[in-house]
Amino acid sequence: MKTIIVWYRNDLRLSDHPALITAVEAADVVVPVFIFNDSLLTGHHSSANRNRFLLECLSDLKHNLQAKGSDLLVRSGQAEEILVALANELEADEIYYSADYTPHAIKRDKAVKAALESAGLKFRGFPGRLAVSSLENLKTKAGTLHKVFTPFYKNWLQIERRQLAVLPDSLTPLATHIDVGNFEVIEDSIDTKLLSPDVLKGGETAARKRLTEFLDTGINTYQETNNNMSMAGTSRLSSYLHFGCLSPLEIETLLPQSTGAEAWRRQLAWREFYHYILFFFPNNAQQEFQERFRSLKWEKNETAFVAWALGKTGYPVVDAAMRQLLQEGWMHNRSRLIVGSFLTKDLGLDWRLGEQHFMRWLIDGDEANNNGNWQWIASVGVDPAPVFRRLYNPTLQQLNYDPDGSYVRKFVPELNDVPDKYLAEPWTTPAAIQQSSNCLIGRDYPAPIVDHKLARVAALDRYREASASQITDS
DNA sequence: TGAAATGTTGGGGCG
DNA sequence: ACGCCCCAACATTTC
Repeated sequence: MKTIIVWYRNDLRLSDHPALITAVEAADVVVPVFIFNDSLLTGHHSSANRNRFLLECLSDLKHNLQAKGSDLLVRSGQAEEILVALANELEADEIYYSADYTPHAIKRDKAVKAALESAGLKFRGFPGRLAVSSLENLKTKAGTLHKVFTPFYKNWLQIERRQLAVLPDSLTPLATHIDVGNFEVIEDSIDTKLLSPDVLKGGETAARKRLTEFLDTGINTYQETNNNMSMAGTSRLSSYLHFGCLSPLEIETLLPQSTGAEAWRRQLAWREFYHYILFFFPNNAQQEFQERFRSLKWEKNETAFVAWALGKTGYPVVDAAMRQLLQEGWMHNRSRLIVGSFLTKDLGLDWRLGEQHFMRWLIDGDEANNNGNWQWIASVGVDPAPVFRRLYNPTLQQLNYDPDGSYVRKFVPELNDVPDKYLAEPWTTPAAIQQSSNCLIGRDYPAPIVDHKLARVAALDRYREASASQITDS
């Protein structure tokens, strides 16, 4: 009688799950388990929206496992202790998991591996987090690591994919004496004050529903609509991908042949690129990839940071985006670029502040993607481009990507009656119109906390100075 | 009707 | 991975 434990983490699905399918093929009994560690629901990376999403994922996974005759065990505590104890209790000798490439996960899994092996247990990782099965094969022709996206992408497209993992209709039931644990207690204890009706529902079932919807209606026009912040032009699959409710490889196999689908596949490749980059350059988690920008002199301005975080900068599109994040635990991709540029260039604040804030509030907050994208918009990471090419004018961004103002008005309701003509720069509204539209600048809506024109010049100086000091130093 | 003010478009250049 | 500014040349509006 062979028993294998499948340790679930950020891979909360049944479909195309190599660790699970291999366990099912190799063992008589497979025991899926999820472990809450001490900080999962209370640490720096937790919010009400994110916690609820995770619990919905687990609840759905449990339900789907039960539908196949199995179940999901739930435990709380230190992973290595719980896995060793569980293996002893069940007489299991192997623990399978889906490999996770982020520094945090690698560190944790190393410690778990050491503990399990010293207890005589095997700890085996499987692909599934990314569409490609291994990051090791992705090198330039010269044999070096990729540091630029486009060549990486071309290479990535060519890399052979593994076969999809198909699960049988039914799984072996768990022994009846096992304590399955529960998370209803945890569910009852989460703070629900900040939840919005627009928050995505977690879980593989909801994920597949959203995927089908996107493939049926959005994918072929993706390249035309994905930048408009008020349109539902993006896939909104990021949170499902982060928690592993969907397999990126399976999605790839479902993509139609169209310009829109290729544009979306390219986005998927960015996700894999940033996992690749952080895997091979784990120091990026702390510091700028580009050495010459490690000496950047960021501003210290708590007031400005709070205004940014709460959506009170006086720039409507920035404020709408930041409020969307707090309400929905999600932000449109275009919005993320705009607020990232605003924080690092207009306010001159350290990109790590933005990285941490996003990590806390985004449901899809992912160490690799979040770090890679923040370094990208701060112009300090891989895939280099001059600073001025990632320095956005919030007014123009709003005019281009929220032309009718519906995104801004949805999240910044105090601007509701401000005429379109002034919506991108409400501080230019004539006094009489401020009166008639119930929006006095400085009373109902903030005056801009910085002058973009001046801030732009200061930002270019700040980066120039850092580059120049690097040359002098070396 | 003309001249000034205001609006639009396109290309170069930024590093 | 997906800008922006400036300026010149031309077009339109205003008084």
